Amino acid sequence: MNVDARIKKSTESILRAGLALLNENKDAKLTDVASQAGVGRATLYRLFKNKEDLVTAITHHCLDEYDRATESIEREATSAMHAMELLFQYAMPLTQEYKFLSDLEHFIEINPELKQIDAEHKAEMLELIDEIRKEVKPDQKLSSAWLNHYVDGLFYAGWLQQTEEGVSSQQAAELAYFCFEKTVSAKA
Amino acid sequence: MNVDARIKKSTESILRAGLALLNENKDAKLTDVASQAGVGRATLYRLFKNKEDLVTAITHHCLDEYDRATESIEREATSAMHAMELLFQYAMPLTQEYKFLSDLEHFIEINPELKQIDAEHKAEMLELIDEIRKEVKPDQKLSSAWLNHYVDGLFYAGWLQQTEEGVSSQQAAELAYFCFEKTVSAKA
DNA sequence: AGTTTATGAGACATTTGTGTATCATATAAT
DNA sequence: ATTATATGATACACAAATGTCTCATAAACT
Repeated sequence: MNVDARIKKSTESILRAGLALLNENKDAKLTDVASQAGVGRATLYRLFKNKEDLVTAITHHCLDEYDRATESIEREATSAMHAMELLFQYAMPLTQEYKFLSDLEHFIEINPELKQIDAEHKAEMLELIDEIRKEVKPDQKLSSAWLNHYVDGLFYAGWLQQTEEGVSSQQAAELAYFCFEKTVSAKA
Repeated sequence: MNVDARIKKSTESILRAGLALLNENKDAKLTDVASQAGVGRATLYRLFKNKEDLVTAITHHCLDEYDRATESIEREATSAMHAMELLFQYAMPLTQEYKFLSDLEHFIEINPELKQIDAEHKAEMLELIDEIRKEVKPDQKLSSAWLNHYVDGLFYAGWLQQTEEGVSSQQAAELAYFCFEKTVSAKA
């Protein structure tokens, strides 16, 4: 595909600005998105049919980033626990994307294509968690469903730690994994 | 104060509907809130000056509920860890309120009155966490700030567990505390 | 260098939500 | 039962955001 450099640049600016603004305030106006992106409002409407279209594109962008960030895990990981450690490490930098996606869960459910990608991510996560349960035999109270949500909670905590304490995503990931490991560990 | 029964009923319906709708979708329209509350749009405008006024009222409502739910903890708790256990137990049912407040952090910062109440809650939480750190001597990696966010993450996980797995708030609270206890516990 | 094409600016119509006012009706207060 | 008042429905003015269109200009492609 040979796409004009201007289009590429504008599109990326708009997606970035949209991600940032819509994260702060879900009813941000497209006027604001355009000006924050440094492009004219007309350009935004040329590249995206309407607001819903823009939101869909941003969502796609976020899901893609997640894929890119985590694709190497399966290759690199030496155990299920190690895979989880890498997951925290690789996905923790994507705080903006994470927040955007979790706020739009309802929107994602509606769009069949997005829903499927999301479902795949969830399935992979559950698979990983099941492997971990076999590997380290955590307390039986800790069901797969709960551990799934617990991991989400740790990402949420990591996001807060980054935004409110100014901590690096690397450090946040280490803290999150430390807690996970301690919780799931069979001893005591 | 002797308030007409109709006003009381309408007000409560509107607050409930507003909490539910604005949680789903922050740019829900007052038309939707009114119809969901089963009142005319005009009534909503009689009881609340405008949208901001409504949001402020809902926020107040949420903060009040939190206070009511947690006021007895200081009296009942036999230790700092016990206080945390009770906190999960008493606050976990307030998932809607919790979500509403955390989504509106930015809004709360703007309003001096709300900001102060919120600041008190945060101070109490940090105090509790400091007591816990003295009491159980967790790993030094676990700073007060991190534990603070970690608790938020556990509430978030508990909220997911309730909404997505249909688990009771009681059970969610137990899971959250179980993880907290395990993480913070000094033993290996 | 010449051609193509994306762009910004602005005008414009349309839509949508906000907030106010009125009035007959229903419901609570006494 | 009588009075007072909160209500729903409706109409309306107003503001703000959406989405479309045009045109001169600037930038990318060849």
